Amino acid sequence: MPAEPVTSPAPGIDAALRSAIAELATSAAGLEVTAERVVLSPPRQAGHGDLATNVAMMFAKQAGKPPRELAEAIAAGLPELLGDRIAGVEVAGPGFLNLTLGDAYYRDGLGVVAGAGDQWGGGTAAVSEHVNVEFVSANPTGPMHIGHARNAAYGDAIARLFAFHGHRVEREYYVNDFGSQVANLGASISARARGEAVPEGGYQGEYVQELAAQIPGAADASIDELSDAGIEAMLARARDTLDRFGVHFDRYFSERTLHDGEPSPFDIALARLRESGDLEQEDGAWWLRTERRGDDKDRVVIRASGEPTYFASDLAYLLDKVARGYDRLVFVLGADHHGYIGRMRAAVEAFGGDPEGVELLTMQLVHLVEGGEQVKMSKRAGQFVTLDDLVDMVGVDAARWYLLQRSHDTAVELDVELARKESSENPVFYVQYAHARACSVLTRVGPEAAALAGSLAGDGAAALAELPVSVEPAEKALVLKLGELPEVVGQASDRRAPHRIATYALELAQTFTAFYRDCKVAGAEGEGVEAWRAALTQATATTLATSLGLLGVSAPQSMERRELDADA
RNA sequence: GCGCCCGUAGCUCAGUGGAUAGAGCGCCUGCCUCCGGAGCAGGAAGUCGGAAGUUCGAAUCUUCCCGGGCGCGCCA
Repeated sequence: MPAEPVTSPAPGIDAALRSAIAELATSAAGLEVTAERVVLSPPRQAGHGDLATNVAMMFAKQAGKPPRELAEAIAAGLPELLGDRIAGVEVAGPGFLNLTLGDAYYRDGLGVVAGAGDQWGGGTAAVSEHVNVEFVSANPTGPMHIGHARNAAYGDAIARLFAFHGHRVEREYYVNDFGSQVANLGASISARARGEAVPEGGYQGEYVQELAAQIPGAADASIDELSDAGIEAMLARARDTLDRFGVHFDRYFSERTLHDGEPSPFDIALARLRESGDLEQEDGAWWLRTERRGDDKDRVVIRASGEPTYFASDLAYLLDKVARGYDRLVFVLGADHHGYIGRMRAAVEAFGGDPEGVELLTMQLVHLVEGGEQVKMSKRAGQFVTLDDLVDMVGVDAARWYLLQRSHDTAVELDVELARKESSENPVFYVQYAHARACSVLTRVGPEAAALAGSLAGDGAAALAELPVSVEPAEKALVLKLGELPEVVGQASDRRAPHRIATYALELAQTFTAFYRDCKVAGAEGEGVEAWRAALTQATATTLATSLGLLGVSAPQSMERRELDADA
């Protein structure tokens, strides 16, 4: 499947700077240095300029020259190439280049950010892939718990990231509506409907009782009828829960359909594997020879009893996906499924697909904590905290934020008390508050400033460069922070790390808050100052909304109290 | 035993080759004539689990060790 090149990646605000450095480095080092190799980073130390680069050190060895010599050569050439966009260059330490940027750099930079509007930061993927993301896929035999919540938030967030970065994405949910567990659910409902105890190994939860009450004539219905009705009802619940959580799937794939028809997709998949020699009989069972394709051991597909294993359906399902021709198949799974990667890759390879395009991402556990103690109770499931419980406790925005703010491969503790707080102690509230405050400020600026801020997607962005304003330190910091988004989105997408977006959103909110403190926007004195700051505020509001949107968290125009404080 | 993940401030965690390791919470000290004080500023706090190695430079890469989680079914 040929991947399509992205036509026009948005230029970063540092595009001119990068290419100038790359050009000078190329001639100084005597070897090809591309703009992409130039790493610009904000120095931690005050006094190290506005941006720093280590290109001289990166290429010194290869060029056979001392890093400081390369740095000096680059430093000497920069003023001519960049004019008033650069105010100073310094060679420091082992060969760092510390750059002090001119006001023109910031005016141009804000023009780039503001002109891109809500597309700022997106569309920069080097290669656009068609990606299928399968996540949640909770069995429809029970309610979704806290683990599914993290899975749902994460799967949805990486899908949003992929799409924004420039990929084509499909979200898919695999419905296990086939096999013994389904009959088990039916039998459990039947028992409850007749007022009996559920059978050994049946489903005990309160929801079974609810299903029994909700299905008409359950006491007299057959197990098969109850199985079907039960699965249907549970699936409807799952959809409602996910809908409420802001997660929408493009496709719910029914396992049952794999067994429809003659021959069924299931039969066809197994026949193909027999033909290719990957599926062989031994000791009465049929084994998929995955070990020869890199798995730890071969896997049973059909038991000696003739019963297919769970993996057999997976294979038929996998063939269906492979045949659809994606560039990449992503599976979001619980931590206990990490052992699946080997067999899944081997299976894709057996079907003629590319195992490198198969990714199994595993999630670590979530612990809910309140007042220092682990939260365990649930109104619905009896002992587990359900996804609905979580949303009831802290709301969708806080739930998604706290599930996404940490890397997927680290276990997280979610402090319910903190998540519920509506004050700046709560990061998600703080970020939303910054957005609302920016929106509020924009309603207070004068007509000229409002006109400019409102026309940034059109010719307003170009007009920014003409404003005769000198750029304040807090404004510089804010423009630079806005400028980081494309890089952050790229890394978050490539590393499947939406938590980087959360970290960025918090930093941006903090940087904006400092700007708000130091620089009055509405009614600011000086020619063009109010307009310039309004444009900066508008770009920040948009970028905050974009960042929150990637996490599935809302960006309200104004914050409203959900409840009244006793002492208010 | 083998495989994967984790070990960073009192707590929860960012940071996958750059300068003096960061954030949030908690703790301490300040700040309301001011566009949203539902806020803001400052401070104390770390042998980056340990040891060796690679490098001009390591929390980051390699190896070994120690601690914790998970997985290694003809279960789903």
